[in-house]
Amino acid sequence: MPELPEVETIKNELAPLVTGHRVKSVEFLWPKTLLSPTLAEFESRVKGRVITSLDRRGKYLILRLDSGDSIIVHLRMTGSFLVSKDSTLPDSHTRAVIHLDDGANVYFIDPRKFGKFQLVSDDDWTTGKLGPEPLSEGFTTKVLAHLLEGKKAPIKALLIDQQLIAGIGNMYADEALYEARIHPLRPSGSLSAEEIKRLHRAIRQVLRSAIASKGASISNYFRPEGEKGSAHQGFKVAHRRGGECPVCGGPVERIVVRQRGTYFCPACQI
DNA sequence: CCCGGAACCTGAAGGC
DNA sequence: TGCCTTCAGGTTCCGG
Repeated sequence: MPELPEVETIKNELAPLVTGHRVKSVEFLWPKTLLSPTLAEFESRVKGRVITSLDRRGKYLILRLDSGDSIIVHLRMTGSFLVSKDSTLPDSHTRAVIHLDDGANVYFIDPRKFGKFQLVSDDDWTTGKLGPEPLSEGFTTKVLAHLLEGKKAPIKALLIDQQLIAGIGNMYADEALYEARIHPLRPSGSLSAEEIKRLHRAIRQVLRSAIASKGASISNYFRPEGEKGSAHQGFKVAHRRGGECPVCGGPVERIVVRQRGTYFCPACQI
C-alpha cells in the first residue's frame, strides 16, 4: 500500500517525465476518482496548463500547474501511476489519464477505486491538517515526545494517525515499532525517554531505507515506468504472517489494533 | 474527546 | 476443482 516512501518514489520518478510539459487533455474512466471540482471545471482549469513541479505532503502527491492550481492525488490502497507513449490502455483498472503535449500518457491505475484526484487553488486547504513530516528537520525527538505525552491510545494507533505524523501507514508503523523494540499496544504516554529516542530513530531509518529501495511492492504498487520497489524484501515483521523474528527466531505474531492487522515479535517488543 | 464500526471497492486467499 | 465467504487497509463519516 502506498505510504510515504512509495509516494516519495512516485514523485521522484514522475517528476522528470512530466515537469515542463503541457496537459493536452484529461480523462476519468471511473468518475468517482475525481473528488472535486466537477469534471467540466477540472478539465477547463487543467487543459493547456504546464506542470511546473511535483511535491509530496504525507501520502498526498501534488502536481503544481503554471496557473497556480494544484492537482492533489491520494493513492489510498492500490493506486499507481504508469507513464507511457503507447495510447492503448495499459491495464483494465485504469481510472484516469492525463495526456501530455509530448505524446506521453500518464495513466492512473487503481484496482480498488479508492484513489482520489482533487484540483485546488491552495493545496494547504487539503494537506494542512496533517501532522509534521517525519523526515523533516523539524521532526525531532522532542517533537515526538510532545505528541505522545499523556496519550493513552496504543502507540501503533498514534503512529498511523495522519494528524499527528504525516505519511506513516500500517506497514511502516509495524516496522518502526519492531526496530524500536516497542510493543504495538503500549499506551503512547508510557514510553520512556529512551524508548521515544529509539522510536524516533527507527521511524526515520525505516522510511529512509524504504525510499532507497524505491518503496515496497506489497499488493499492487509499481513505479511510473513499471518497475516494482524492493523495500518489502527488507521487512522484518510487516506482512510476515507465519514468519520468524530475525533476531530471536521466535514466531511473528499478528493481532488487530484499531481494525488494522498488526505484526510484531512478542519476545523482542515489550 | 475517544473509540468502534461501516462505507467505499475488488482481487486474493481461505474454508468446506 | 469450485463456489462462497472473508480479508486487506487509507480515509471519512456516523453513532455511542
